[in-house]
Amino acid sequence: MLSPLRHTNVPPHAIAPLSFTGPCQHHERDEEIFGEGEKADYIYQVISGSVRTLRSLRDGRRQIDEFHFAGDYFGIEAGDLHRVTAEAMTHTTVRMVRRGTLSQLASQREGVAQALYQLTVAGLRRSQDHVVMLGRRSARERVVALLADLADRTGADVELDVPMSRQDMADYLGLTIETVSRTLTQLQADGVIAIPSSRHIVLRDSAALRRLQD
Amino acid sequence: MLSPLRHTNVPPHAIAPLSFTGPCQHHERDEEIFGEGEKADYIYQVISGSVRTLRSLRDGRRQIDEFHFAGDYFGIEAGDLHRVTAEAMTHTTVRMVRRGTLSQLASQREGVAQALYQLTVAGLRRSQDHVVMLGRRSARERVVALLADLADRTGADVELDVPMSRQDMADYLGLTIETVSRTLTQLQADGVIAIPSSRHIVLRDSAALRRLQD
DNA sequence: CCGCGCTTACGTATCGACACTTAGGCGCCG
DNA sequence: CGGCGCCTAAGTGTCGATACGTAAGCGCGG
Repeated sequence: MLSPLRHTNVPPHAIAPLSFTGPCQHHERDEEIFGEGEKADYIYQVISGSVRTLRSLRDGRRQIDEFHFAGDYFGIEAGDLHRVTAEAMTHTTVRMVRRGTLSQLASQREGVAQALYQLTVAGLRRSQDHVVMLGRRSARERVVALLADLADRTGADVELDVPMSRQDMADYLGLTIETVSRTLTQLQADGVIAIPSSRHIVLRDSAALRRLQD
Repeated sequence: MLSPLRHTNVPPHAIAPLSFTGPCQHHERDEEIFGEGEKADYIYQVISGSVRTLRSLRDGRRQIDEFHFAGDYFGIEAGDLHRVTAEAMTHTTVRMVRRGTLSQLASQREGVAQALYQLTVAGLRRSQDHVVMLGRRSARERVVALLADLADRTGADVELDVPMSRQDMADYLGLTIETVSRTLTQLQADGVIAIPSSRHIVLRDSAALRRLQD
């Protein structure tokens, strides 16, 4: 019924109406791009690097909402405040488009409003998948789902470049860093994956991986 | 930073453009209104009763996506298939609007497209809150958040009419029925709530409830 | 009075917390 | 230029807490 993280992404080229130029910004690793509660004056597109959007509770618990890679848009809000914090996970370049410019365009060209809607809906779908994963899947299933999603989104076949830290994985999956680490080790012991280095994972038994996702 | 389930709902009267007539349907308790994967030909509004939308895994695990009460819209999809199953939780009356009719209207009246967008965004916000709850909150915090949300949405002050079964609560909160039951009992023992009957809960210490949510 | 939904009791499993070890990246200094 | 050592990230070992699973008992509503 459900394939956990395997939503069809809106590929960047499918939303051409948003592909106009805007000023670029560079961000270092762990630098904040915008914060929860700040005015949402721009929407962003990842040009290179990778971004996490997250929410934190007062006591420091963090929940990563989404990972954003090259081509992905983020920071799109309906209200005028950002509901998440965005941080660069690596050295990252983003393009910014002022919201005012965008809503002007939206009223002129039909396609722009359409594209914004599609992006919002894609986010909703991902969020709904995320809910199922966090609510009803085991630690092992979650880790496998993340690996599959990464492979899917980065277009990698079996050689995965993991762009985020173990902590980021944990905060996305609703687990602790130790559980993520142990689970990966166990998947390796079971011959399902290989971990030549911590940021490089090889999917060895994709049939087993698929089985672990249902 | 985050108040878990306390999103401002789009109140039904704020989306007047969708308030036109359509055929009504009645559904018995636990009756399916539409199923995951079916054609999404209509969108729905709850007239009376209450509805759950959910997704199930092959092995029977269920995750409830949202609860829908009088006035709420559900079944709005961007693609042409429903991504969730909708079931009546009690005897329920829903009004149906054909999507074709709707998109016609949307192209004529600006407000209709706008209203649909707002409904989608409200769903996204709720889903994002749900993610934080499932990823980073304890069983007790989740149960409290649900009670607070119910009070909020039904306009109840302290006397809560719980419209769903313990199983539904569990499937929404990513817990088991036993844990929900145990947690409620404990909250009662702590003097935070009273449970005169299983479908009727009294919020006795709203300050404590608020504290348990952060 | 019967039946279903809920509660409760008890044992178990999974995941988390804490502490420590290991590995890898990088700069410093010999 | 190479080796040493530090610093941070990741892995591991142990224990405990939280939530789960099974099963039995209760009670409300019909």
